[in-house]
Amino acid sequence: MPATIRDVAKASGVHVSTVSRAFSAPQLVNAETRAHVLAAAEELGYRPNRAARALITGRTHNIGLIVADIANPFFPPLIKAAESHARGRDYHVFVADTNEDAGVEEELVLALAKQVDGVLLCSPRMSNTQIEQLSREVPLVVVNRPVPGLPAVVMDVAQGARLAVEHLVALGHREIALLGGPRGSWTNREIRRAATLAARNAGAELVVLGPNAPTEESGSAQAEAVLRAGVSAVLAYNDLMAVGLIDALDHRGVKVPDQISVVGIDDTALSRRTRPMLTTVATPTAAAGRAAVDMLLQHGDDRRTTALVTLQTELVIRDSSGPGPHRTAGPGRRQQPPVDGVASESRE
Amino acid sequence: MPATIRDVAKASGVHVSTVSRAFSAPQLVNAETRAHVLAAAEELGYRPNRAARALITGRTHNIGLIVADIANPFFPPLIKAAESHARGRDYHVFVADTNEDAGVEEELVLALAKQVDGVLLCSPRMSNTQIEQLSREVPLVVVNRPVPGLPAVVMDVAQGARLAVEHLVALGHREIALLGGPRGSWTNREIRRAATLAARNAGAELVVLGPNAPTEESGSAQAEAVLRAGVSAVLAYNDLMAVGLIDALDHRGVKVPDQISVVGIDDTALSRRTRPMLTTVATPTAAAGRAAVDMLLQHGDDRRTTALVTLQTELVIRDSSGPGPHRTAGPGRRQQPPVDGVASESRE
DNA sequence: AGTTCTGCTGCAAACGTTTGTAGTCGCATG
DNA sequence: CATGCGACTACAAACGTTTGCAGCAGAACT
Repeated sequence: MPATIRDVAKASGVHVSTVSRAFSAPQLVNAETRAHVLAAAEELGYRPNRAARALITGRTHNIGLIVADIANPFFPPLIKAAESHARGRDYHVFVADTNEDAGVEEELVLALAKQVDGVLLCSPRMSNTQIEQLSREVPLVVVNRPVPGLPAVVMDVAQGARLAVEHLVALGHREIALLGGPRGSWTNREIRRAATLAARNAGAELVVLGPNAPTEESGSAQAEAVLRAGVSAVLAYNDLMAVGLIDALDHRGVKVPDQISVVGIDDTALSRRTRPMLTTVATPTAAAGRAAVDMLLQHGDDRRTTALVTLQTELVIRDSSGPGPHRTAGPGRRQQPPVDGVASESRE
Repeated sequence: MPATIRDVAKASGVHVSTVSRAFSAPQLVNAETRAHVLAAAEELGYRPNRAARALITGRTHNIGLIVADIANPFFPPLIKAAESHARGRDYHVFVADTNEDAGVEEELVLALAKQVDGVLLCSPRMSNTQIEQLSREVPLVVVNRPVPGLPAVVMDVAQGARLAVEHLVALGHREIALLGGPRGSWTNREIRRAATLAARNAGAELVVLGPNAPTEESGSAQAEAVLRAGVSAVLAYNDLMAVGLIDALDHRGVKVPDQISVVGIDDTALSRRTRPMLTTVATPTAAAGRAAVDMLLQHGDDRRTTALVTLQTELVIRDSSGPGPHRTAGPGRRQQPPVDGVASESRE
């Protein structure tokens, strides 16, 4: 029923190959002929069949995008940016959701492999070995984790964690808890490493609580542990957990930030909606989505490149972090941290 | 490079057609032969090329999902449910985002048309006529709006609006504002109609403010108008606007719900995170996603069916709605409704 | 014994494109 | 006048499947 290239050829009195070239190689066909063809195509409402084209060219003009959980507010901006960016380059995007399950992750990559020109693997929970294996099936770009030999885009979350810890120390906190994220998360390891280091350098103590699922619930569930740990400040793996923690503290009558300061990571839409508004590390999720698409389209088939894009993060100071018990002197609560560079502009 | 059906045929010593049937019509091939074939396929890591299959069968096993704004918390649960449901039926989902723009909507449907077996059009802003036209290009299921002659799944948001208004009236509110949603939204018209009717029946006055973009910002922007209107309660087009409004009221020192009650619609994840927690109308978004997929897969090619699935909504009473100036007697603010059935709760 | 049936498998055409190769034509070149 | 070239177009093979049809055993009827 739908018009094919043959219908167009018939209608414009030329051969199908000419029609094809009229679309994909305009310089090879007489301008006049081309005009005829295009008119006929328009007339018939012809749209090339991408499946047929894919069959012969080997490129589907589709890309896969695999995330851990669409409902996690971290991902929608990334998905949105990637989709829109890809569409601008005439690519369509398959979105799939793994429910934070490494097994589903693998299955999805395999299922999508023959259907797409490449896959954007966001925050994978698989092992590097598994990922490398999969990259033999289909070009992969990994987001939020560097994998040796594969193109990846990561956020400098270590920098963010450092800034967060320094911010808390500057406010007078000496005992800080880190609400760890999920096992298998590179980001989690980075945060932990950087936060530990930053704390040590600043003469503060860092207690690690976790690993935990990156959800609001598990943030709430850790409230007891936080209180038991006797800390005056908490850095959470992400905003979701920070929000859950604040809620649970609130229920127990613990005031944030008066009694405990809480800092999140990601600067999701959520962070502006909590009371108090959340101090958090902003990660450039939309930029990451676009960068990942670019890398995929650019590298095309030469997998096993070692390209790594690192995006900067910054600390956004709001109301959930305040003076700690060891406050000596210095800036007021909402004031900018002393720091160099990135930290000093908290955009809002 | 990747194994084709021909490789499998060669490896297992049968004809390609037998291999094909071993996968798609098991009853037509000898069990033993089939086992051989499957073993060989497994060995070679063979996965059928969906593009080639689509070419001949005419079914791509893909479906398109078009939403107004992925970042709007209303949509992720719907997308997630649809994707997972579709995958269970061996379908993959293209997700695209229109940025609330009717023009982009049309373009997207057309772009996806040849690539999918059908499109789920969520909360379209186009005219019915346009939608009907597009349905000639590709099977369509409309979500959140009934379109004559097309399969659709809608939420009984009128019911929800009625319950919300009745709830407010029962609490003693007589002047209620409705924060209208976007122009072109069927849901918006429904809410308005039902709320107006419910208010009239209950002897209350309803002021309509709008239309507005369905965003937090425009909710905040209407705070002044709400105060000027002198109402004691507000029903918002969605949670996002309700949240924005609450924020803005808070900034002005207006207490919710003590001075003004606010009720949202959608029961997004947001609503449990606001202070006070939002009273809202729960819409079954995940169920809608699944239902839409089912309808699409079921109707297959017979477009122009008139099937309409209506999903029930219910009122979730939390803390943002409280007693109004005309309180006489009745249930306490946080009291549970008399349960059994969604509708009965605010009958009094 | 011949016939029909059943269960399985092979053959080959099709699906809608792209693309290498070969042809045609007119025209300038030598 | 032959030759070659440039600009264009037609031909046909290929991509990896599915599927109607035919073929061929052997079993089960008549």
